[in-house]
Amino acid sequence: MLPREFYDKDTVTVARNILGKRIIRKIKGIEISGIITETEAYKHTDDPASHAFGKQTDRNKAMFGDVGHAYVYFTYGMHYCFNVVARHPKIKAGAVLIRSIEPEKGINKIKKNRGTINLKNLTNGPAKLTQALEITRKHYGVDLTKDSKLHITDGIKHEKIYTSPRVGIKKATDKLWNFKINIKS
DNA sequence: GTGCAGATCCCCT
DNA sequence: GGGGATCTGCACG
Repeated sequence: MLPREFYDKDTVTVARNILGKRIIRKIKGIEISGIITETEAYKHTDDPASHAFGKQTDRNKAMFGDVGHAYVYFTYGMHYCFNVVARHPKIKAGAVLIRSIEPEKGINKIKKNRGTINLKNLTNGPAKLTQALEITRKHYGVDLTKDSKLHITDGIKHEKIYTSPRVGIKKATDKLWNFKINIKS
């Protein structure tokens, strides 16, 4: 399990550090796991693209809560996205969006959840991986540092981190807060 | 292979 | 009442 202190750093730093870590999801005795391969940082008053740019609301309150917990939101009428609350202690809000994972265990279950057998299309997008891992609003605020049905542990080593603008936003597109790795498979 | 419209609902203004 | 940190299928070439 990654300790609470792992998430107690600048949001961009955590977004980079969490690459290569492992998400573990347990559903009725079936274990699904995957390596985090793409993330984005969403901050606070210095980030107009962040849900926490304005004041705290019912929707974004998890981003103001304890680090190491999940922030799950619903968007476009049909999709959930999964974030991990992470920020420097002096900052009031922030989270890391998990955009993509590389499946390890439970691939059959993932295929069933996704309704496809195309390996490249299983978990390579923020809404795809929540569908694959059955992450929904019920997981809003869950503690990811505790062994449970959804948590994050240490993962694998990786090499170069690729940096890009964030995807799908219209504000603050000058910030290079999207991070990716390639893993050998 | 690329591009765009439609799906569909919750939360903020 | 409107827009959104998206995905998919279908049309076109």
